[in-house]
Amino acid sequence: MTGTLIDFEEHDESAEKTRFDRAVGVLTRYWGHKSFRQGQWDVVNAVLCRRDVMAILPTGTGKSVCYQIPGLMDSRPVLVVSPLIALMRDQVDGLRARGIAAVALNSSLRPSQRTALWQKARDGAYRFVYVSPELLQTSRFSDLASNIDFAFVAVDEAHCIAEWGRRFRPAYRHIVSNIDDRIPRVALTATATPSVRREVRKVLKLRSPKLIVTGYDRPNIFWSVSHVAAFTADVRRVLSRRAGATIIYCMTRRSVEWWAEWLASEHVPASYYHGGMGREERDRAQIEWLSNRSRVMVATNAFGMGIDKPDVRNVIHIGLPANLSAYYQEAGRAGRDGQPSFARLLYQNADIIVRKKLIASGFSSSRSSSLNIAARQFRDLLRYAESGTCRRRYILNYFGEAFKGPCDNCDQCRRRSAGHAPHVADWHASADSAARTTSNLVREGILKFADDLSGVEITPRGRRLLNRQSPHDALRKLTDPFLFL
DNA sequence: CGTACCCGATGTGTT
Repeated sequence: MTGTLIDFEEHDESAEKTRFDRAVGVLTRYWGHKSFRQGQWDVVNAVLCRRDVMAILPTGTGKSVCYQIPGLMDSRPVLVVSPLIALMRDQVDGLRARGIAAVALNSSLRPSQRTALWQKARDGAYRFVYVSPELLQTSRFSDLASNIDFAFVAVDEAHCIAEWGRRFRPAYRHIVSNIDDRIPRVALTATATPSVRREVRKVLKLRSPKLIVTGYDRPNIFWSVSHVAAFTADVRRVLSRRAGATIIYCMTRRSVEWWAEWLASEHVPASYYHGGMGREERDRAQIEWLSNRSRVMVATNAFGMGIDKPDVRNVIHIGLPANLSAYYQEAGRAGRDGQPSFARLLYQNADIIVRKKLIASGFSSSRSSSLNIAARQFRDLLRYAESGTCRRRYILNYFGEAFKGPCDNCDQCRRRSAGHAPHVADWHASADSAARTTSNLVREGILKFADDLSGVEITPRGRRLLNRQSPHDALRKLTDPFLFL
């Protein structure tokens, strides 16, 4: 018996009713839910009709069940491509807890169990097989694939194709090269701009895919931006005025550690997390914060994927992320529970210089089209930061959603309703003056450009001039022309 | 700048 439950006509109403009833039955049996949430049935239905699918559903709305339910309704195993071992582990644990056979084939397997688990997978013992994109390119996987008739392939966190596929994890661009053309492909993600959708569709060679997009808006998040803030004072104020769990995103490992120390000196219980730390240390920090033993998590972008702490009240960015998608994903970790939450972006002129320098240097040896894209994407983030109108409107329009605003839940809308002028910065002017000032300071030996850091570093002489400042506050004082002159 | 996978080589401490 192969896939007998899914050979229905897509547009036959009574067939759809049958599909729906069976799918709800599976949902109830394994998950205990009586009905689907928004968007879920559309995805499940399209997968059952053996369509290629692109599903863009906000985190926390149950993306996984969208492929797990159709998988359970098919006798063949499902192949799931996932970016992180930790995510595979979460999914496999969740399935096993429901009595569903699942396995993650990756480098965390002990040599002793490795052979046995691969053999079992080859024998079709699992309904869900989780792998990394890198594994798809091994001969070991080819051997598995030639023995197994997969029901379909699910690509989880599919935005990674666009985000990581270019340089960081090229295997993301070759996912389908080792997978039979006849197998349907299902791409799932929480955040994808229209251009990311196009790229995912192209790379996965989706064939007239069914696109399912539910709303992007997170009405409970208050969006705010501060340009040329006094960083420590601003962070102190947010933490004292807005109680609850907080994430502070920094642009470098070094500044993560600086801010963690600063928080300790302020007697704020804080953990920190970045990719330079060992596994155990990272796990410990994560558990501390998840269990509310520490209030603040200071982290690089290493922290976040797969974290679904519902009661995060504040997400503060210190410095500018590379693009608005990254910013929205990170800031969107606030308020999963729907309670009022706060997303704040703090930046200064020097951050613009630093980011531009990184973009220019990072792509110097690569194709100029990549450089253009990275320039363009950063420009869009800056436009968000310096927009004089509703923040929510800018974000939603960026992700292709029509929204006119005002939302009355962002800093610009509040200024407007209070009768104040919008806060607008002219980044062309500020970036130019910061660039001039920066090069003067480099000449004077107060700053130097460093390749190993975020682009600009304060020299010992500069440090003596600015004792006990955060790297950001110091850099601002040094590079903001008005304060410096 | 910062994001991770994989796999084999080398080292440490146990029976």
